[in-house]
Amino acid sequence: MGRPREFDADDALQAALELFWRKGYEGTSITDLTDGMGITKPSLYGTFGNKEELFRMALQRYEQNYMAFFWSALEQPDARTVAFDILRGFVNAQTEECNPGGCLVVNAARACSDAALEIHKTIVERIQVGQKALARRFERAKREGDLPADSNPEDLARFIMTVAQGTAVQASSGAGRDEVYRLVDIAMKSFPG
Amino acid sequence: MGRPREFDADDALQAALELFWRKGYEGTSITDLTDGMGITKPSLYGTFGNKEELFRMALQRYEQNYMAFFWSALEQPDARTVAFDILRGFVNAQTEECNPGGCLVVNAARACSDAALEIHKTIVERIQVGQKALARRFERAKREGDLPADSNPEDLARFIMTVAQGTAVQASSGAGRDEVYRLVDIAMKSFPG
DNA sequence: GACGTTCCATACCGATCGGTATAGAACGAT
DNA sequence: ATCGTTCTATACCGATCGGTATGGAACGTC
Repeated sequence: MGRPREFDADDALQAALELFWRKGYEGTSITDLTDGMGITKPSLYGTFGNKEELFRMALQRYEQNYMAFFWSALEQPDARTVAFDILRGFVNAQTEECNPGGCLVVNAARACSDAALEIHKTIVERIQVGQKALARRFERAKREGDLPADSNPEDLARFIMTVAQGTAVQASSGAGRDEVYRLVDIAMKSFPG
Repeated sequence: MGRPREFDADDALQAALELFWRKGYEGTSITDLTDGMGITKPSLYGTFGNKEELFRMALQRYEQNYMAFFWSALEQPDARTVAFDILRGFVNAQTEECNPGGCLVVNAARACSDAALEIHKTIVERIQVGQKALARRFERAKREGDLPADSNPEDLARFIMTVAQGTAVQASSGAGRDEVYRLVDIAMKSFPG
C-alpha cells in the first residue's frame, strides 16, 4: 500500500557504492550521491537512513560483490595458491575497466577529518578481519607442513595484505592491470614454497 | 618596518605539516589549521596565501625533512642496499613515535572530492618522480651488472614503491615499527641479489 | 610624536555541508 | 469516491566550509 517508489533501491545502492569507491567517504557529498543515484534527498534519507548508514550498506555490498574472491581463495589447497589468488583477486577488482580505480576500503581508510572517526574505525576493523582470517589460514598451512616450520603466518598475512594495499594505491593512481600483475609476480617470490 | 609578526612562520608551517599528515588535505579545515598553528585566519592567509599554497609548502617541507633519506639511499653502491634503505627509511618515517602515522603523500593520494583535483594530481606526480628516479637507479645497476640481465628495473621500482605505499596504509592503521620491519624483510626476499 | 606600514582580532561573506519539514502526488483498500 | 499510507519535490534548517573586509595595535622612521 502507499505510493510505490519510483527507483530501484538496489540500483541506487550500486551507484552510491561506485561514488564512494571513486571519491571516498568524505569526498562524496550528499549532492554527489543524489545526483549519481538519480533520487532526491528525502528518498535517500527515507530509504537508507543517512550518509553513514548508506556507506555501511555500500561497504557490505562491496564486500559481497567484489571481495568474495577473498573467502574462496582461502579454501585453496596450499598456502601459495591462497596468497596468489588473493593478490590476483585484489588486482582484478582494483584494475577492472568498468570499476572505479583502487579499493573502496583502502580509499576510505586514509586519515580523514575527525567527523568520520567511526567510519575510519570500521574500515580498519574490516581490514583486520581479512588479515586475521588469512593468518589463521597460514597457521593451518604451517601445521599441515604446507609452510616451513620457521615461517611466521601472521607476518606472511600482513605481507600479503600490505602488497594488496600498495597495489590499491597504485591502481587509484592510474597504474594498468598488466603492470600490477607483474608486481604480484615479484611479490610472490618472497612467499615460501 | 611595520609591526613584527608574533609567531614563527617555520613553527607554524611545521604544525600545518603535521595536521595535513594526520588528517589529509581535505580532512584538515582552516579552523583545524589556525588552531593547531596558533595563529588567526588573516595571519594564515597573509603569510601562506591560501590553503592550497600552504599545503604545497608543507609538502615541500615534508619532502625535505622526512623524505631526504630517499635521495641519499639512491647513492648506495648496490641496488639491494638502495632498495632496503628506501624501504627502511619509509618505515622509519611512517612509524616514528613523534610523527603522525603513515605517509603524508599517501594519506593525501587517495581519491577525494573533485575540488581537490589539483592537489591529487600533484601528489601522484610526486610519487611518479620518486618511482622514476628509482627505476633509473636500477637501470644503472643493471648496466653495471649489479642486477641480473633479465630483471626489469621499472617493475622493481614499482614493487618497492608499492610496498612502501602498503606499509604507509598499515602504519596509518596503527601497525607498529617492528611488525613493519619484518614486512620489509619479507619483501626484500623478492629482490634480486 | 606623527606617520606609513605591517600584523592581529573580530566580524562577516557566499557557498556548501548533512539533514529535515512541508506539501502534494500516486497508490491500495474500502 | 474517499481515505490512510507512502512516496517525491521543494524549500528550508543550523553549522561549517574556504576566504576576506575592517579597525585597531605595534613597530621603524622621520
